[in-house]
Amino acid sequence: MIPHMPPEADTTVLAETFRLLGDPTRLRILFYCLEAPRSVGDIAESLQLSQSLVSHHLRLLRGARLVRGNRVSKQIFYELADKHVSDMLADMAHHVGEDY
Amino acid sequence: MIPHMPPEADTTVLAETFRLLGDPTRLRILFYCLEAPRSVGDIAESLQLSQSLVSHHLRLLRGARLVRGNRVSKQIFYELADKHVSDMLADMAHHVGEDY
DNA sequence: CAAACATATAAATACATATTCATATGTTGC
DNA sequence: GCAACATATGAATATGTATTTATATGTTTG
Repeated sequence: MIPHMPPEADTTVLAETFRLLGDPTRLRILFYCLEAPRSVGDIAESLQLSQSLVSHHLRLLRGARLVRGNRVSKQIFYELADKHVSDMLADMAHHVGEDY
Repeated sequence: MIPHMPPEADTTVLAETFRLLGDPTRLRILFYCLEAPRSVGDIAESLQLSQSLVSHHLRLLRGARLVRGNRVSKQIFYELADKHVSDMLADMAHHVGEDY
């Protein structure tokens, strides 16, 4: 089965997603939230990042529907938006380090 | 089975790959070469890009071992470097447009 | 409602990078 | 070796964006 090239509009959307995954800081945030929902403060402290920086990145990730946040009293816990996203990240994590 | 967070060095490598996939022009080039090996001139003409721009992008993709080129006389035909890369792109192409 | 806490936003800056234009390198046929 | 073709590279520019600093918004508790 020969794969078809997606139309230009779709490649643009896809590239936008890849672009967001293409920043080391954001990727670390995503992997950290992959294991469990994490509050902004937890992310910042655990990954040694400023609260502001984490919030900025989360906004971008939210905008692309890669993560979603649930408020629990004062804190907001972020997790990957859906199984589609988390599966993809998990796959990537598996592939890292494999020979090719 | 709970996925583990890859160490920071690995996320850096992975982010670098995602970053390269995160440019619309590069992504179009990759999808075009996914169907068949393509010469630089073919890519430039088909995707309406300058020869120089295509060459620049191919250099980056080569550097990350996402594509490889085979010279056939004057032309150089580029294809995805391995099944791992092409599978990932094909998967992504499938997922584009799906609900989530 | 005020104070304390958690998160978000705005502006500024520094840095990265996509694209263009010009030129160089490499390959083939005469 | 020279001309024609195909690809690669270098420098310059313009645009994008990650990070910081400072401040604002929202939430709970007394």
